[in-house]
Amino acid sequence: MLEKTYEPKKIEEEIYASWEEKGAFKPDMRKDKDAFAIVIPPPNVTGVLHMGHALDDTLQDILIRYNRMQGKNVLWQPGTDHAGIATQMVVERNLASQGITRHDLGREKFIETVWQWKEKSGGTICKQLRRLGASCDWSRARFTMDDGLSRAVRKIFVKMYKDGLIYKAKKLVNWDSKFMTAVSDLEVIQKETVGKMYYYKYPIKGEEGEFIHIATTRPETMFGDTAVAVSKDNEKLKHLIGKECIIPIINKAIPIIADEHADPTKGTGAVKITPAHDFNDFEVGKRHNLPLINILNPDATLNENTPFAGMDTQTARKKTIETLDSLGLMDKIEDHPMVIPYGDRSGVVIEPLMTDQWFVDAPKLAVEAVKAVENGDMEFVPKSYEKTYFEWMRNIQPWCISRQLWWGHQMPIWYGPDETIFCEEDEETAQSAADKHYGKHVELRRESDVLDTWFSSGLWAFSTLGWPDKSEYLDTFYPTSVLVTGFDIIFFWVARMMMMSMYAMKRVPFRKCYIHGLVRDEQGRKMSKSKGNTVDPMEIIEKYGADALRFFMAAMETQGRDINISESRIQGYRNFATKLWNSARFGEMNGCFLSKVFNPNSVKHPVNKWIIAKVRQTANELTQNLNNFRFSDSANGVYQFVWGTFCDWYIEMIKPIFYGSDDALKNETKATFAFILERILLILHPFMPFVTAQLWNNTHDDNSDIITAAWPKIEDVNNTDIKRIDWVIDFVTAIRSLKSEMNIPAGAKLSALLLGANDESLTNINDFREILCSLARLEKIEEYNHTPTPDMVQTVSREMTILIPLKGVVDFKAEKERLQKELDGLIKNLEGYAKKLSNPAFVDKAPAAVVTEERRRQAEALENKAKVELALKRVSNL
RNA sequence: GGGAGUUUAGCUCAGCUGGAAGAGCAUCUCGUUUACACCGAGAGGGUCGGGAGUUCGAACCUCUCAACUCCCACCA
Repeated sequence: MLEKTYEPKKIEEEIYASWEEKGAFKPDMRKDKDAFAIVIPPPNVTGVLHMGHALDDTLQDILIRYNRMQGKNVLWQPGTDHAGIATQMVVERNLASQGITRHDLGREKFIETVWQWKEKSGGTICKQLRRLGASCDWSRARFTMDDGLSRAVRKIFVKMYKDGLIYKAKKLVNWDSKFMTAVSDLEVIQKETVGKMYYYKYPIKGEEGEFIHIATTRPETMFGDTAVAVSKDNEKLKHLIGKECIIPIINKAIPIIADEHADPTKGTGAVKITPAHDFNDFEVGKRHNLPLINILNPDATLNENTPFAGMDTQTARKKTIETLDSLGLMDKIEDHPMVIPYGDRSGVVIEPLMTDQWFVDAPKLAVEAVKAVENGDMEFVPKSYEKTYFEWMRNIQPWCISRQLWWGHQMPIWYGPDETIFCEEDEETAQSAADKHYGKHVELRRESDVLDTWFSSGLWAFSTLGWPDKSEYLDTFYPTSVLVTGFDIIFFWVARMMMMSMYAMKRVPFRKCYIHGLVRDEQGRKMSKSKGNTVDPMEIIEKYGADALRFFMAAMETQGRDINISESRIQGYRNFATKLWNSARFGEMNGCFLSKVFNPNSVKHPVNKWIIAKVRQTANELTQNLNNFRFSDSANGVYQFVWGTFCDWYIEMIKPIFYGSDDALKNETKATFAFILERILLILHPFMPFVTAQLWNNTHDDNSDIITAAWPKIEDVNNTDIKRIDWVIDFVTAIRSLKSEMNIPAGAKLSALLLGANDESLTNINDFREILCSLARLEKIEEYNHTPTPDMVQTVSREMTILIPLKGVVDFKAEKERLQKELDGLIKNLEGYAKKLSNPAFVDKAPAAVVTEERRRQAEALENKAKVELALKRVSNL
């Protein structure tokens, strides 16, 4: 017996465990089936589940479960990411609380500590994904630093190096002074701030009292200046070109050069050029062969090339200004809105710094990655994201992949005594290559840098399937079917996967890429720990069940939009699960068991025919919607059917059958009910796996599992069956509405007279009139005039007029107002129809069906108008 | 500066190819022996951001104005 209320907590974990135990999430690897695969966007190994994961992984699980039920050979490949900087940061923070730095431990010991941390906290997010119901094949879980995946990384790296696609270069890079590592452009976020613009002057060499005026936001970098640039078109300043000016404080002469970078309309028209600390200046420096002077230490303090060595930039800035002021060289200081780069993880100001780094030739790799989207091998859903992708890919810069961190894939690079580079997959190979090169045994030094964490995630689609080894999984599931992820990592991940996969596999990593938005708080603000507005998915699951959270995510997911979390709505979907649960209880209490001999095409009763047609219609639409990634339409369609059609109408309509005495009909209805409920469980399962599984088990004693039960095929829908009962619903609604508006007690047993009813309609209504709208008696009449009493109310449903005698029950003043309102509405509609239909252009040009429909509506409204007018006249005479 | 998006009921949002404006929540009225109060029945509430255009017909297409959001680049 089912409990009265569905308690998700009691069953979810148990059901999940039983699935995992029997290996229900593993692909069956049958060759005769279509393959369907998704690789999970690997969460940080030490992370915890947030709402973004809940959305992302719910959508994936819906697709996975749906396709599994479609009878495909399905793999959802799970795993986690080592998340270089993020994880190192967490571990360093833990160490700091004990007063230890990573340098105290040394590299080896530190890495060991990170692995320990990973072992300790690494399982959390996978456990949480299980609570969500994610049907990943956990037996295949991978980690980006696994042996196999590490081998993939080294193999690709070496191949790319040897193909000239990875190179070392001394370049200006984004330098994070907290982690003391280079970071890629993507890891830098620009923040609007109101800073200061400092105006001061450099004396012109050899010309007493002559100055060139400079504007800068970073005066402390003046010690790295190697020129001042002026536009050759700058009438006021061009006479200075070719002269030299003196950097004050250090009294160093630098040239004044002509360069188009100096815009006469900006600042003072003269720009100080600091090639080693500014990306634009770097380019200017290259054009003019200017020396590069690095003035910063790796921790962003000034170095010995400045008079303020050891100071941080802020202090040095203050000191510089004070000194310039004391020399009488300051002009002014103004507030200046500007954009300052910060590290996305560290939160410190990013400094452009000259360092030796390793780069991937992204512009070259992008070519094939762009082509694959252009020719449709990979499609974005929604399609508009391909524009974003193209835009970025076509303007892509070399990708800085070296990180001066310890946690990550150490680069497979070895240096010989004379710094000759040996790039091989392992030390042994590198050693023998080196020995051969030098003609003797030499000591090699391994590159200490590790790779950007996205390098290994870029290989995820094939490395997890076994590459570089031969693998049945790789053959079967690559390219994967679809990637589901947020728009925020299109560049970080999707783009890199495309480039890496096109390079390594010559094929796309996935056929489609479904992009969803962010999960925001109730007011639409971004969730963040600092704002304190985060909602923990695990708490929601505890409170309302995983099914409710999942259904919420699906129902809210419309393409291209963010989702605002709404607890009341999640609660509503919990209620939905309970509603379904109780409908099953109703079936159970009335002995509705699945019948093996039941044939939905041979049921006789109109209501049973109707619900069968309706469930087919619902399933058909759902299949379409899921095929098109229309998640909200999918979820809402099922919701509407289960609650609005099955519970609100079908169950109410079959009650009189169950309470009646026609056993044949009873049996047919019981079997139909069981059939419909089973259909509901099937089509709802991808969204609400737990409650549907529980109810499935409750109604099946054959050891079958809903997870592999067959998804309903597309079937023809009998529209006549649908219309017949929809008609009854309209009738019932009209009566109910009338009674409610007239303040007639719901229990009042009324009788009604029907004008214009055909026999079939009458029969259909008679079956339900009592239970659905408390009509005790129905009488068919042919002529309006036959009605003997004038004190009755009237309503219209389709072609019928319904008259209900209400002597002494009804306030006829109210009735008159009601009728007048109805009449006004009809007149307004009629004006619209007349206007349209009298327009020859409409009649000529609109499709025939539209015109016919419009005529039908007009005729109907005209009839109704006559009826209402009559009623009104009658009431007025009272 | 370049690109994308949003503006529809009190709130949060659907509305796929142009063919009588929808949902959930909230509000109001009525209802509890008989699956479910995590319930049922009914109701109110919208010149679909403003303006112009295309069309027989526009929430939907075009132009324009306004407000907001995001991404990329850059600002001495």
